[in-house]
Amino acid sequence: MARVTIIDVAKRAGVSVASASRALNGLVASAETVQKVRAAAAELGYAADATARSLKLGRTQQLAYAVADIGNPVYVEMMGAIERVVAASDYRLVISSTGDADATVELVRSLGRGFVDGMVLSPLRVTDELVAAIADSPVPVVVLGRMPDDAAADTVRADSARGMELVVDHLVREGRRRLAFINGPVDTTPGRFRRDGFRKAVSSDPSVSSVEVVVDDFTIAEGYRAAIRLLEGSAGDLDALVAANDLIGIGALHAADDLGLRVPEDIAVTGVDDTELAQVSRPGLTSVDLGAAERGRVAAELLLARLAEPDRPAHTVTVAPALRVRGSSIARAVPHPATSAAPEEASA
Amino acid sequence: MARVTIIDVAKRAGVSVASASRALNGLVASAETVQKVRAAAAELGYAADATARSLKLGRTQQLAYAVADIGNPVYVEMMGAIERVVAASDYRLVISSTGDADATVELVRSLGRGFVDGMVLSPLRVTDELVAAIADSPVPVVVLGRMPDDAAADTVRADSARGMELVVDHLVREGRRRLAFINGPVDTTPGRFRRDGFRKAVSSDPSVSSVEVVVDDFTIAEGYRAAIRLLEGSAGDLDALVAANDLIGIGALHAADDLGLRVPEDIAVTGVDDTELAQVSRPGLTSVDLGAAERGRVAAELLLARLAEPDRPAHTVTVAPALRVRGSSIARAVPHPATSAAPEEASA
DNA sequence: GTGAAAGCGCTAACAT
DNA sequence: ATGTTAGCGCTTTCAC
Repeated sequence: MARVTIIDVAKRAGVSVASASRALNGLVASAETVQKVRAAAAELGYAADATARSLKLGRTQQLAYAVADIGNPVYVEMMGAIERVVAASDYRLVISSTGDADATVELVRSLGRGFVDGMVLSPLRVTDELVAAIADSPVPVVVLGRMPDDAAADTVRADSARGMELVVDHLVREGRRRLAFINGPVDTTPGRFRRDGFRKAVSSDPSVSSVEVVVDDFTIAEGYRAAIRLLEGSAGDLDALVAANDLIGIGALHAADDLGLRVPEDIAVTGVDDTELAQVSRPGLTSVDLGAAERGRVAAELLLARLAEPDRPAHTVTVAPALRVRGSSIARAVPHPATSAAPEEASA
Repeated sequence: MARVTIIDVAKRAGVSVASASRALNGLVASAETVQKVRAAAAELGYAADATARSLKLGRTQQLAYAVADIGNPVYVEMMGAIERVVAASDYRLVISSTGDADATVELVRSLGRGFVDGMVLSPLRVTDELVAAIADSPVPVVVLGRMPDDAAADTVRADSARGMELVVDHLVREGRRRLAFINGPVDTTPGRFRRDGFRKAVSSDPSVSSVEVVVDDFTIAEGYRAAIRLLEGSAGDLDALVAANDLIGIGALHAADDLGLRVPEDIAVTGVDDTELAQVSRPGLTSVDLGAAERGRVAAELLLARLAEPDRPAHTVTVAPALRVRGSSIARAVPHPATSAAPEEASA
């Protein structure tokens, strides 16, 4: 059967298309008209065409979430949070993977095609071109990450510095004094800010000594290798491994295990991101929650707020980190998540 | 600045809008016209409006992926695979979370609004209403899961029966004879089919004895509790715990650990889904890969194929499972993933 | 090869 | 309260 349009409904109800439209959209119309139109629409199984509606109204009721690597647990968490906000607001969510920096700029430029009413963007790197493209965008873009101070864009960011401070302070409080920081590439946003945060944190306490190593990737395998080197080379010299993310932290945990070192008795290990992996490992991996879900939620809310009020001033929201202490960094036992009543994620 | 339309481009180039459109879309046009129009478009920063184009063309260049629980690792994997196919095909991907069964039916019905050209659907439950809604849909729907045999819909499914057979056969080959199956709710698709598969597999070997327990959820916490009960109640009676998914399997691993049982020496443990958790746990959790990514990829390909050829016969593709053997089920050591060169996922 | 004009389905003036 | 009509921006006959 051919698609049923509002013309069909109007005919069936014996009214004009204008009346049909008004009745359907709850505008001025007599009770009788509303009744007839509703009945006709129901009988015909009418549903207003989204495209035609968009063209007429000048908005798509769609929002985009653009991210380099969908599948990365941190971004997945953000996406889930964004999706919840978007779904509750009668918008649809379009997912775009951005690839490299050039592709990201290209994507932001393509916003001129008007396929969405706004975008939440998690850029890999913030280049001048990207900042310019965002400023030129005909639809609002909310950025998850760092933007130049003079960029008048809504921005949500994590507080990596405070996060690293939480980790270091915790370790120091637990009596650790000789820390090794295992970082990923420092030309990435997380690599740079976590390093700066770590340095600042350790420098504030003269009793703490530290070393830094940089690995090629934020992965378990890289974390494992780096930890092996560190622990073999300086057995007994270190009492804590501070990983720049949970994957590196898990690798470090495995390395200690393989070298016959007990965690946390012989060496403490910590991560960043507080992913499911940190909760599930044994011992549980102490980790800083940088608030990925919360950042996603806030970004989506900022986008909706701007859509509702285009001229409001730009907001920059910083989400506070929270330390999740688990067995990998403290001597005394901590209840294991699996034994508590806390619900964990289901799988199908 | 106001949005620039094709009319502006045409004026600037000194041609009609028809010529501008043809030039831009690579249809018949003189080299000179193409040249002038391209220049004008570039100068003005013109990008064709997606909505207007959709309305005229009758297609949105958008595809939807609908799933109950985004954030579930298995679905995330599928989504990633789908996204890759979709992005490579000049379509956009819209993500819809379906919620419960009624909401799923509602979503499929809303396809009549024409906001996407097709959908990949991972239904929680396949009700008669849902089957009917899919059949009535004006745009193609590819189903990830089971459909009635007479439903002429493109379908992609996992082979749970074969998967459970792989697990059981492996355990038997390793000398295990007393198996406990820890399953999630049996009114779910995975619960039902994994149970049936387990039963079939164990029944084929009279030397194997088995018990089944059903927990409320496919979670670590539930798996932990069930394993504690099983192992405490019948210490020494069991030599393998077969979990219906990795989360339950991880819970079982932790339970054995907390009871002072060695894995795999005292008890073997296996999972299903082959998630990252299985790769990362210690010992590594032997798991059946039901091919989530591959199923997603195939589903997206089927959708594109149907879009290209609407009248082709319906396809049903079954993706073969693969057993990933790790330390949790075999006595001899298996190289740990972290020590190999296999790249693991990065986090930001 | 090019231009004029119709029309995709809808909503919102505008007139009645 | 209702009907007529313009028009959102684009592509595509159709006539030249």
